[in-house]
Amino acid sequence: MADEAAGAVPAELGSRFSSAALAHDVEFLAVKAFAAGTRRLNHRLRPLELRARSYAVLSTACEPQPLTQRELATLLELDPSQVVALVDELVARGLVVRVTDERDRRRRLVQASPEGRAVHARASELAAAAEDSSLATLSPDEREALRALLRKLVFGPDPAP
Amino acid sequence: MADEAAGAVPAELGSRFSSAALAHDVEFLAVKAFAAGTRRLNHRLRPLELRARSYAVLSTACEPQPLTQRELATLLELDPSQVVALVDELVARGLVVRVTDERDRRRRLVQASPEGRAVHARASELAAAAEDSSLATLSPDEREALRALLRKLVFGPDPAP
DNA sequence: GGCAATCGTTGAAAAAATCAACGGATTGTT
DNA sequence: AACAATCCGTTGATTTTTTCAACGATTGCC
Repeated sequence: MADEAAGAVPAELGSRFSSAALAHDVEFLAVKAFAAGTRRLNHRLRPLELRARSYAVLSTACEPQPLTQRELATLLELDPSQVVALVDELVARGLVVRVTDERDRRRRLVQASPEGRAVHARASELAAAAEDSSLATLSPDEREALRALLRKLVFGPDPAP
Repeated sequence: MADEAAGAVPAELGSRFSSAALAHDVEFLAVKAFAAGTRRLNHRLRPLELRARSYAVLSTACEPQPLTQRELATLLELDPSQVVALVDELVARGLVVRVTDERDRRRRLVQASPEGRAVHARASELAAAAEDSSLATLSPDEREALRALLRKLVFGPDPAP
């Protein structure tokens, strides 16, 4: 397991580059850090034949209030047509079903099947392990701080603290 | 300019989804937030015919100590062959030159030309504006906290505080 | 000198992102 | 009640990205 190293950048390059302008660019830092993280996650989910994306879909499908495909698209920052393909695959594997929303018959809710829930249970453990190894250099407090900042970025300020 | 909205998730969906398990997954949050951010950056750089990637390459090329293509690959989390294409394009546009490192003639350093520096100067202003709008929901302190956390994630703990 | 490893490069194959268009369903207007 | 306008999921075509395997050139090692 050599590629599980925590520090993303080889120390020598890091010390030479960390003062560069780019190394202070939030966008660059985040993309780099989490591109590696996604790769790690994909790797860990491989035994279950899931990828980060399909895991995300399956995860929302397990929530008590499932999402429509359109909502999945905006949430995953994806084109609606990509969601179709993603859901198609999970349907074919019997992990998920499409349910037409009776309140608006244009919408399709994506719901997990019992098998889907079983697979998700195992997958979420692997995902947690992947996150743990991705954030290895951060203390528990720092991880929570990061999570809070990202949540604020994505969902906006918390209405009820 | 409608797509410049700060809050990434439509409020209604956010309040319904923000308590879901996925909404606490750092990997998911980060990828979502910065996928949108990269799109925004690409959009802003369009007038200069640059993208987030080529901007990153150009930026390192402007540093006093330029990087080899291999280093660029690990830094940008890219396959070496992708770096070739990226650098090829910048070379064709006269923004960058390949210089063989005389200390190891296998290596090619990617250095900015005067034109490259001029373009980069303008590009970095656009990038700063893009970052500013991407992080609009965060206070200055929070932005610095986020930057520090990401730097720790990418470069490891600061040797000299 | 010879051998293994590294760097940049090429080219091909697989996966993903982007965009335009369509039918079914809904909402709002008149 | 009919109409237009809009939204949803879907299909298909097109372009980018990603991923991998291979190759010459160069280096370090023994």
